[in-house]
Amino acid sequence: METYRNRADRRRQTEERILDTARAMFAAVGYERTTIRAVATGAGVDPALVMQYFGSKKDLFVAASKLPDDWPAEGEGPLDPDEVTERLLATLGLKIGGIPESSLAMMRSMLTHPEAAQTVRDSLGRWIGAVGNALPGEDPQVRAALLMTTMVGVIIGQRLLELDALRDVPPDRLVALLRPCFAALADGK
Amino acid sequence: METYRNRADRRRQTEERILDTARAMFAAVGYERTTIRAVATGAGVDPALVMQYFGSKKDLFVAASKLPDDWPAEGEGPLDPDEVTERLLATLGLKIGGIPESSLAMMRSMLTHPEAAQTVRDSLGRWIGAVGNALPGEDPQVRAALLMTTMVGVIIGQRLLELDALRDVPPDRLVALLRPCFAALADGK
DNA sequence: GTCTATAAGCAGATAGAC
DNA sequence: GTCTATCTGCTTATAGAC
Repeated sequence: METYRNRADRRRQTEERILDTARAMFAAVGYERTTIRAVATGAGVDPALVMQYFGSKKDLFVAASKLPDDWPAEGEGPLDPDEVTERLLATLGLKIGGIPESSLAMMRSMLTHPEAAQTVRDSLGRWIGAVGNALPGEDPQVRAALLMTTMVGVIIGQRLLELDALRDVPPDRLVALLRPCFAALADGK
Repeated sequence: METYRNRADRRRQTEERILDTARAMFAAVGYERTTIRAVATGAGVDPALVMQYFGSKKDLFVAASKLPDDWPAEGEGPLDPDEVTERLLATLGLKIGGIPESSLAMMRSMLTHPEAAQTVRDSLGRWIGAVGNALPGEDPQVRAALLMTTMVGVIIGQRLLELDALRDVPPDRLVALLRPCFAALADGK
């Protein structure tokens, strides 16, 4: 029984090490350029073991890539635009410094891997619905969509393209600069 | 000579047809998932002909993908922030309806194809430099970068992810909604 | 349970027939 | 000049030895 527990633990540790490596590689080079072989080598295991544990490359991607939870839909009524702004900025501020690698993995492949694209589309759709539902004024859905695409653009620029101009800019500073911009979209002029 | 001209014309037409097909496929599914074979089939020619004309898949991508020209740097002095805003919005307004497929091809692959990433980084870097140079106030480069990532985000949302909320929204409307947002970033509060 | 060996398929690229 | 045939390499995935 002692033995069994140790083996189970070992297996869980190995599985976690494989997942970590996969996340890092999917985040770094995307779905297509990540190979089972490279993940296995990186994790120090046999390629067949990866298949044994996760079944297929697609399933490994599903296990390794994940988007953050949806907008917390507590109340349904229209919120204060300022509150919407602050919530989105807080989300972005947290994310931009420490986005989980699983999210970067998903975003890295969202333009070229159809299933990642669909996952991102669905998730953004829910965010847009919830945020738009909380906005006053005209075309709330469109303005919510623009808020979300702005966030996506910033994350892409800083974390995926790693633009020089956004390197070494503290998240707080970015949030401060974006605040009036978000406010303008949120209160619908 | 008549014959020669006809052959040269034919060849140019064939080359253009291959390029059109390649652009469409690169824009639709990205670099990795586009195959020489599929391009050839789509253009109604032999795969070997594509290699004959363009040398390699990389070279075909280079020939088919292109970003728009840089920001027109006429004067160097700080411009009116409103003017910067209007120029960027005009660029986006034109683009969003009719972005050249060659640009979409480049953007589709910018997160997963290293050379596309570098091309986009370089181009955005030049835009950021020029726009930042034209902005007054604090951290002009950072604000310029945020303006550019916002544009990138919107294009991705509407043309590459094809978000429902942005479908069928006229470019004019998007530009109008983004104007105060851009203005806030451009005049630095 | 883990790994060796290999299957099966598809890619880009090339050599040479016509 | 154009296409057939093939080479070489790489991938995911599997079957079976240990």
